Amino acid sequence: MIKITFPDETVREFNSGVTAYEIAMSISEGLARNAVGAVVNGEHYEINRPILENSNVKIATFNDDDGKQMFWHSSAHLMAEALQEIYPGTKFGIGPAIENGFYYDVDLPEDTKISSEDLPAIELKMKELARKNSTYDMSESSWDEAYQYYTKSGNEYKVELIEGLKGQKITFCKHGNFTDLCRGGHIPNTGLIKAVKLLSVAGAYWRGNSDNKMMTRIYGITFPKQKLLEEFIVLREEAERRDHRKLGKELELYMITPNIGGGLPVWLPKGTIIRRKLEDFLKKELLQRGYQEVITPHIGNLNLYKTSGHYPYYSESQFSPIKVEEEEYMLKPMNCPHHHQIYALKPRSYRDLPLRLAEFGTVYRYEQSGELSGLSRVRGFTQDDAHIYCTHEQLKDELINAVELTQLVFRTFGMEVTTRLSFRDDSEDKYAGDPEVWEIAQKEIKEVADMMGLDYFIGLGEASFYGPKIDFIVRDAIGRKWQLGTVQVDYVMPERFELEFMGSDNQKHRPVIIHRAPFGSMERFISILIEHYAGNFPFWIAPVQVSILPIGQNQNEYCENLLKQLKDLGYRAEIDTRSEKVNRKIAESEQMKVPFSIIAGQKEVDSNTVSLRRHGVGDLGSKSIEEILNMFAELNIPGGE
RNA sequence: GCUGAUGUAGCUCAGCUGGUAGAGCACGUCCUUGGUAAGGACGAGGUCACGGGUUCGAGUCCCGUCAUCAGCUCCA
Repeated sequence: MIKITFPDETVREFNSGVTAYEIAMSISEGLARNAVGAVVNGEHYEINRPILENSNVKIATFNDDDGKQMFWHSSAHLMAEALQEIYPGTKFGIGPAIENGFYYDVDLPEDTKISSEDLPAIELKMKELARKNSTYDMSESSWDEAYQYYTKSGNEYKVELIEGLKGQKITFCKHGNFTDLCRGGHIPNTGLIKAVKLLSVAGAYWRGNSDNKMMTRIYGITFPKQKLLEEFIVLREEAERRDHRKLGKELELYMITPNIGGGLPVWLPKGTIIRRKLEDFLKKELLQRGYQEVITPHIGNLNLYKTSGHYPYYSESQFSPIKVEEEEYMLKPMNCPHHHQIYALKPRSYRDLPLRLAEFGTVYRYEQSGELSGLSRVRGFTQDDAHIYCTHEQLKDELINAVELTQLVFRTFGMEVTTRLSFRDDSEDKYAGDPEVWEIAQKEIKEVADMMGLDYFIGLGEASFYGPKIDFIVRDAIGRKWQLGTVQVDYVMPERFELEFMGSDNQKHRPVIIHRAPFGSMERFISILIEHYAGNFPFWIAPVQVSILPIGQNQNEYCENLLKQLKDLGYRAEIDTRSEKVNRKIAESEQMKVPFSIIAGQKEVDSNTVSLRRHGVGDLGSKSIEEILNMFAELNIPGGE
């Protein structure tokens, strides 16, 4: 007998060799029917795989993540089988489940190309194979056998994978006429896959290394019910409607034109209002938190970046230096060295610290052409940058303050973020500075994160070359992850720039630098903001044009009255010019009711307004003056008076 | 940078296997109008991304460049 522990901690005894299916049956027939697999001690098990030892067991259905992973991983196998039938001679790489679906990396026979037009045919074949109800059967072989098998069949990819498993038993999975090297974790049979949608086809380097051959990656998703697929498609379409590139164009927030340059966004009047609003919001916070604003040039002497070490590290992704007589200048790819020069301006005392220098600094990085994307990834962007120069004793407090500020930003906009502690990995040439100091810096970051109760994960290899950081990551409408806010600890630059302060002991010391940017990049942040609100911004960020229909006989009086009162409240409000025409006309013919528009929602300080009327965002229907005034009175304006 | 796809009026797009461009919305003028993306008439708008090539003839086929999109790689 073995002891099986369930997720709710209950323990029951079963005969050794019991399968997850039998366990599920013993709980309920429905569970057994819905079970697609099991999680046994954290490992994905087929439902009919014998369990031999005391184990923690969770029955997996499509409703939980493990079940989905098994379902989609099995679907990847099914797609491979279909590909093998349609394109004989295809070599298979790896085919894992991902967050939404699965992919398979394949090396197609020579002269064969797959484009999105070919996907429906593959889908059909998959459905046809699925209907055969083939079981997924696992089998074992020795390492040598497996190695021989793939060497003979000429699949260098599987050979490479097997080489990485040297000395271990190799498992295969077979269904229908398809056998694949596989660790396991499949659904019982192909018949469970009822709905299939292949999403896209793209290139992907073998093992994610750009030196390797590029394989063809086919993405897909499957469901046990057609209805689930339909829901998925609707969700995707809704997400696409929020895409900031689409909304940014429709709302005339920004433009990008090759006449100026790819990845160089131009802020249009309406987008500029939003951006200024965000800047004002943050500036106000910065002043309260003891930051001082500075302004530095957009270019700097190349030597500056040689000193910082950025130049050799990132020479690939920088605009070429500008040569003027004997000097070379670079468009600044970051603000740090400029701020360090401000620190180095004069002798600093411990009494001056922490020194917090802030700047909305525009930087230029020559990102790879294939990387550019709307406002998310650009070649010129503005960081809400600041560098805090402090003593080692002050470090933790300053880190906490910086993290809190970042949290305030995301809280204000109601954005969901994940927090990553970005640490270094083992590779030595990627990082500058003393590994022991790194160790200390990472420890300090972790302590701060724990002290603040942050819900974080650790990303090894995600650090900057000069130090570890805390990154705040959000998702865009289509689910892609982007780093926004960042707080970084840096012991390297103070050394390189020989920054010092005089301590109370009358000795010179090195300060520690915190690099931090709560928004990260104004461009990227706004891209997320647009999608977050689906263009329907709160009034304090972007005023909307509202159409208001006065009811009653004295519409002119109504308009005048409303305008006056809104102005008294501090809002800009005016009759829309087009409606004014209608209004005038109707006045001439002595009509009683007219539709007209006011533009409102903007405090008097700004000279422009954003019209979002076309999206119906500001369409408030018929309102009495009291209702409208109440609405504006209730506007919550973070950072406002 | 790599793989694949796309690039036609301000926007969204149509244009079959080559015979020199269309629609809806938007825009302008006029008319109509007591209702939430108002209706009608007329009008203006395009060296079909750019540059080569094949052809009697290219938006349509081929090559190159640029840009955009999906993904990979990268991201101070």
